[in-house]
Amino acid sequence: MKQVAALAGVGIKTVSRVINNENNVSGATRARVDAAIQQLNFHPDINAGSLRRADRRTLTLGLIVGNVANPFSGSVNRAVEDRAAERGIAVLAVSLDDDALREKALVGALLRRRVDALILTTVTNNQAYLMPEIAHGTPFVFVDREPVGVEADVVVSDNAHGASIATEHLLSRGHRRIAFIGDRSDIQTSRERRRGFFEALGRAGVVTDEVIAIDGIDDEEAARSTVTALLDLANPPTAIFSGQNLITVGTLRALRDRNRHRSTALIGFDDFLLADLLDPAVTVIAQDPSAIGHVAADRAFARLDGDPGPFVTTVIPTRLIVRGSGEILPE
Amino acid sequence: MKQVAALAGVGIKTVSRVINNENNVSGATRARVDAAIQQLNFHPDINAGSLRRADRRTLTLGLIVGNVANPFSGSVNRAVEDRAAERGIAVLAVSLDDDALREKALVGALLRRRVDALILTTVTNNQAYLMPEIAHGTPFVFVDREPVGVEADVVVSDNAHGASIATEHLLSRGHRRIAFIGDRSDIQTSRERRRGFFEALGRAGVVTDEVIAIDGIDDEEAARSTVTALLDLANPPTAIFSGQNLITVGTLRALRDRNRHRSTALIGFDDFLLADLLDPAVTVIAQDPSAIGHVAADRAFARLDGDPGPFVTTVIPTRLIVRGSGEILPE
DNA sequence: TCGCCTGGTGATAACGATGTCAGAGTAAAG
DNA sequence: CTTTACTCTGACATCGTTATCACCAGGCGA
Repeated sequence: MKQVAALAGVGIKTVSRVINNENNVSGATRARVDAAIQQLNFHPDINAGSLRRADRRTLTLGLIVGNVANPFSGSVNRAVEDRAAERGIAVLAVSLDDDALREKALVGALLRRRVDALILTTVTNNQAYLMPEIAHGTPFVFVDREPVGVEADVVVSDNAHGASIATEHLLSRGHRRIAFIGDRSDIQTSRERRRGFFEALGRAGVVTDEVIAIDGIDDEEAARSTVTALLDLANPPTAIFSGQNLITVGTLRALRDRNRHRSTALIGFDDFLLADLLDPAVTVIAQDPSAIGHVAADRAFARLDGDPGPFVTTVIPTRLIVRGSGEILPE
Repeated sequence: MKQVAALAGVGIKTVSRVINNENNVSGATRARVDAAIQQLNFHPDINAGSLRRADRRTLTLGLIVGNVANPFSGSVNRAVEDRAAERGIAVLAVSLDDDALREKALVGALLRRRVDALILTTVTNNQAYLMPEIAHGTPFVFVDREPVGVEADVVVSDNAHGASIATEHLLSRGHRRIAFIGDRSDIQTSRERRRGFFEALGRAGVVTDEVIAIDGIDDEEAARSTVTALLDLANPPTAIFSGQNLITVGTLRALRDRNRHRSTALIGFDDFLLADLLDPAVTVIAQDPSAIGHVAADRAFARLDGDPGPFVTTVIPTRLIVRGSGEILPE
């Protein structure tokens, strides 16, 4: 910036004024400075600026998602990016990998970079360790999973309700021997979906000893072998409710392995690409990751804009998409 | 940091030494400082540090991908993140949306944040505007698409070769009336795939007036309607080679709409989830986005570590995955 | 004893920007 | 002609950190 000032024959403060589009710079001066900026190909240093600026904004947002490579996280990431881009804010997105140690390391790394706000998915069993940061004023918005041990803004899917809808759908088709295959029970959404499943059974007065519920399945291969084993039982389930995407895919493979895909009902939690082109097309409880990202970003920016209101928990509705697999009747 | 120094009863330089694990700090002093850091919940400001540090590193990498929400970009992003995380470097990933104006804005935004290196996908027809930045020393690595007008490190898929393989595969099954459906011709990969298609035809001595080649299809719906129109011709193609993922999906839908999915051969460029569970399973030319990301990050870090060698272009091989749809014979 | 290391430490300048403030110039009002 | 007000401008301190350098104390060889 000093170079630009020298070349334009002005003080550095005037260059700063031009860059930040402040008032009280004559047209002629502005033109000279702009020319010098062009000529030197000058890019102001945002970090240096934020150091001195009164609001200390870095124009950077932190985002912790499950895994930037998975479609759900990707959609959330994109939605946040869209809202952020409108304000000239960049997004530092990192992958949690459902690893509690990593969570703390990632939060630290983002805090050291002085992100203006943090939108995060967590996997520690308690987020009280964030209390000093939240108290300090950095906006935190929890997405996908509700926090434990701290108060903050939250944006989550309607997990339990979605699971109930799916379960009721299967029950209404006459299924009683239903299997729920869920992710690790230390993951909050996983517990919620399981809860929704059992609550629906309870409301329907179904005897639960016909029901199978398996937890802790966190990859496709585990799901495949687990479901295969279920299908090989003397009295296999007539319907399967899968608690998560990878599990759904593993289940699909297991059903095909045993050629039971046209005779076993299946509903998956979370929609996926091409679910409608499979045979049978897969009935799902769809989440709205885009809405989650948009709302979370809106909350974060509202806080940055000074919203002093109490913390808000937004529940994004899920919806049942009927496609065929969930409408298969018990034999 | 001043507060920490005061609490520990040392100078700020000593705090800095402890944080950066430098020598010449006695054990007792180190312990006192660590305690003060804990007590105050202090996080050093990386940006302030990088301002003064001799190497000026921000520990941040810029990444421009097509769209963080799409699976290809997501995999590249994740691969870059993995390499970066090993070094404590965070990734600012942004979406290009195949918009040339946006490209320049994004590059500017990342440069203003003083990213240590930039890994980027481009869509402008010439990247000479980056010459001053590259000359200035910031490592640039172009991924997915080769740059025009500048020399730099490059990591791309073997687009033309992959397209040739696909085309030869169809020719060897006896297809002559083959349709190529491609993305916008201002996209380098799209042109390369088209080139590979025609080169394979040329080598085989196929009369190209039987061949249909359509460009400029950049979403699923356009692909669907385009292919539907082709299928409605008096003399429809017996095989389709789709130049890109969204086009493949649109094509799948069109084929089903006309109930031609079991009688028209299809090969798609780029693999996708569940391609193997469709009926027929979809034969593809698979790219390796993870390898692209890893290699690109490795190049960037090699440059940051001082590698003075000439620019390197790495071509990541594609491979044909035979699944069924590409092996359908002409009627 | 004297000098010379060497390990441990802090005062201070500096990185590139912005906030504060004061000053110069000019136009309008009295 | 003076006063007032307003526009335009730059000098300088400052943000949180690291680089430089000076300094002190203690050990050791001459």
